[in-house]
Amino acid sequence: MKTSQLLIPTLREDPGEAETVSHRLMLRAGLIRKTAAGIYTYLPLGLRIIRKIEQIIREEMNRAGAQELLMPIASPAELWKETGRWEYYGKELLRFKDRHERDFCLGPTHEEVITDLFRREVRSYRQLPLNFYQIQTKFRDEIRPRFGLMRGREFIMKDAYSFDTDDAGAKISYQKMYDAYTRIFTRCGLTFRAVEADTGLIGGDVSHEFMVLAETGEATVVYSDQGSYAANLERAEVLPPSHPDDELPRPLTPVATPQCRTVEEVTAFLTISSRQLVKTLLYRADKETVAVLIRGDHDLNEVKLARLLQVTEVQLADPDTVSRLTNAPVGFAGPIGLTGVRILADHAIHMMRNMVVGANRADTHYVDANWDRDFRVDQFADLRNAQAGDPSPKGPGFLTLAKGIEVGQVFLLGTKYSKSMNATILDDQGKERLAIMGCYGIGVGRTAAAAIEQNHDEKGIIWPLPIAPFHVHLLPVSQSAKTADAVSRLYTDLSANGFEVLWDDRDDRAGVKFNDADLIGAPFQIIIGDKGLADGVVELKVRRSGEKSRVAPPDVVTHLLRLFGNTGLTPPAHSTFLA
RNA sequence: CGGGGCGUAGCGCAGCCCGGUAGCGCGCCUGCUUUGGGAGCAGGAUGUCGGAGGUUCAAAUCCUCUCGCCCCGACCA
Repeated sequence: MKTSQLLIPTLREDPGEAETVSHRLMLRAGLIRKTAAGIYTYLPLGLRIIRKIEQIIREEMNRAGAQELLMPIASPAELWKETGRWEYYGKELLRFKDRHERDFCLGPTHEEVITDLFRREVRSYRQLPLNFYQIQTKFRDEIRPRFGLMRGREFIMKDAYSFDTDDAGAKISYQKMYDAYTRIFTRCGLTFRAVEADTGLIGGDVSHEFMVLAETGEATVVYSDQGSYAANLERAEVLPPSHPDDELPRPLTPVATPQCRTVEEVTAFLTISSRQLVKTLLYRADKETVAVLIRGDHDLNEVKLARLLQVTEVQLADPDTVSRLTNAPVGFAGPIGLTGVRILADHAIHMMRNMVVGANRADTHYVDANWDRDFRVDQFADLRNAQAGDPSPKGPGFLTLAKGIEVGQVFLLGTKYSKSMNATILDDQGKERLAIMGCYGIGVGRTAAAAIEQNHDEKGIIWPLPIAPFHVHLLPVSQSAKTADAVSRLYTDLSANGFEVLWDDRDDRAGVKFNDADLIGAPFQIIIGDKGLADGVVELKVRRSGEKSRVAPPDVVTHLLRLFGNTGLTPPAHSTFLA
């Protein structure tokens, strides 16, 4: 395709609105333009990338036995009221009324719609297992859209839903999707990890997230440096410490700590390590307020706390509540003499001796507090975030932390939706059973963004071959008839051999073309000019390495095929996991 | 929703504090020259200064309201 027939509005300067690499490069390379906050138009080049990713997804979903369908983007409130998510989903669900004043929403996900279809159309266990998927635009009215396609409000997602007769079958369906996802992201040329995940608003029992490892990722993943354990930080288990401190208990002593509220202030003032300090955090969980004890150098994990308390969300108590319960300003809460609330403590507290805690009195802390002697703990639990160096909770090794971009997530839902929507089938005994479901999502635009985060340099994007908008970028750099003729022949030759070719036919200087080509990031560039043609060659440049070779025009196709991996247009293999 | 910031030409920005003819770079158009890593010279076009109201002889500039956008946080696939 000729550049003159394609709108590719590249930008020489960085747009002010973009912060991350992928957002900046998508705008600069002319892939997307913003229409409203978190809402983008895909320009021709950007759409080609999206389509490439979609195609890989389709092939792998079909291979895994899933069937494609397409659900509506608008869905009626009744379905959402059946599962309770009309209320539960909150403001993220964009609602509107039709002309008859009936309530609708734009689909943020489609469990309700597919379960409704399933219960109407499927009767017998003989029809199972089933797995339906679609690639479709979703809308979630995000609190804060950011980073371009990384977190948009409107975004393209592949979502799939499996239905099985029993748990064993559902596990197989889940595993098939897990394997399909592994193939998909491998084929997209991404370095990723599948990690154990929390289930959030979707619900369910088991879940993995597929994380593309990148500095700009919004999620934190932990993984064992030796074993296979990997999890989202929200989820990562922390083993209780095995050895108690060997100090002997000393007598409890109050000390003045004027104006020392934070861990930093208190430890600096008392010249102690943050490991000796215990933070007492007061949390609201539905109607209850609880106190949570966490060692000074640890961070509370709110997801774990919410799960322990069996509530959907927890939040720090407001200052008024804190001072009412502790009789002290925020910063001096402690477990000693604290009444009226349950006291929960992280496992680490169990082993501590002679800790420093707030005294529930302004400007005062206690030193040498011991929980079994000086205060009560109602329950010990795993309540903190894992830290680098913690032992892996499963298998060998120690934990490492990394940032990741969540490009996909798979859930084993169980009967969460089939139950509330009464989606049943008859089993081989003629008995009604609830379908066992799973659901599986991939953010298509986010996958493209993640690919850029992992594949770029200071000049621009370096597309992995399988998702590149074009394989080859032809760059004529002379104006002569000779060059024009050579380019035209090459274009025909390459196209006839199945290569997707972008031909820069603009009347621009070589430098402009080189820079745009590097920015757009086709894996291969062919530079055609009088200088080379005088020697009977063109230059073939590999975008990633910058390596150039001089090739006679009739040999270009063969040469490229060899670079593609000797197997026609099958892209070369990419590594899956980080070492 | 809380905190911070920004809306001036297609893009990136200056001008605003201290009111008085709206600017710079890039891009765009025309011509000539140039042509292998973002060309040179000459000429040219382009703005309801986000919107509404107010103060003033006079508002991009001061005041009020409003809309949009970005960043941090809370939240989230």
